[in-house]
Amino acid sequence: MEKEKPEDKLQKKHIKPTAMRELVLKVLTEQKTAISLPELESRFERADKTTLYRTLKTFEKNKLIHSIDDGSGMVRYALCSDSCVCDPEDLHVHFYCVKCKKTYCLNDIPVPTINLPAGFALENVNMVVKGICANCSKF
Amino acid sequence: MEKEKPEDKLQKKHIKPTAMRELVLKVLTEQKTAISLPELESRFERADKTTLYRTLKTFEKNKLIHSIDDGSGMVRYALCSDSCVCDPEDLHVHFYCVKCKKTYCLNDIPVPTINLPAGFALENVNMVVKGICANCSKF
DNA sequence: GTGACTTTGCAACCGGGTTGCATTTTTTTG
DNA sequence: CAAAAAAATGCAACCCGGTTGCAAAGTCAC
Repeated sequence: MEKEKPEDKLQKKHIKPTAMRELVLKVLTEQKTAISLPELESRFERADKTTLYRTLKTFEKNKLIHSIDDGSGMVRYALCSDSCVCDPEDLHVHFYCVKCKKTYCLNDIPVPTINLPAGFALENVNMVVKGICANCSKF
Repeated sequence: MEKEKPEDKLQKKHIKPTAMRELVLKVLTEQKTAISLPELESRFERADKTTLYRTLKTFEKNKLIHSIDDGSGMVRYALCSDSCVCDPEDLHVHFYCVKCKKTYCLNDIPVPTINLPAGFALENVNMVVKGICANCSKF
């Protein structure tokens, strides 16, 4: 698998590659778990909350990242996998560790199909498992 | 099925039946969908947010109601069914209507079992389906 | 370079949630 | 029943994530 340049990754999603955006993408790429806006903010010495906020929104709109509501009170964001189309059929389960408070994308675990009552139309599913992650259960 | 008096319902869960608590319980009982703190507040002419807040907390701690994070940005609460023990095995799916913004407890639909990766310990699952409810899809 | 458009930064606001504390109400106890 | 202790309530204020308005800086096309 050859390394893709950050600019290309942005271009591919029709996002103009500014300096800030490349920096944010870098953080997101290095990140193993989903990140919230305040967390992202703390990763920079000096960066404006609004800019980061709008950057995330732009990324999300262009399907570069997806948002996760893990029930922690903050929305978190994670890079979409290459195949991710952010459609209901494509959804994966998320895991929130109550100890380290990190949110993992369980990309390999699809959200099970649900048979809704008559008249209910499905649009999206949010499935978050809470517990202790592999890292934290070592101790 | 014989009607249970509200005081009894509170007593049974070891909650002291005050006037406020009975009123809140009444609203929750009449409510077909899960309710948020601001919504609950608007159901009373004059009631203090803090009191309602603490009432809900008390109810939740004593397993009279359960909380739902439906991704709307507000935590919602709904009465537990009689058999509800608020345990992982007992969890049901919730449905959030993006049109009327109501949250339904799909008590009949259990949350599917998830096989977590090695080392991950399950504690709780939050599964919210978003879409259009039966009522809204009529129009 | 000039003008149109986009991005960024600052300040301020919004709203749900939460806490501290004084007051009222209920319960305990003598 | 009265006094003391405990619990519940009401008010004010705060916290914090999210969001918007607006002006300044940067980018692009011509």
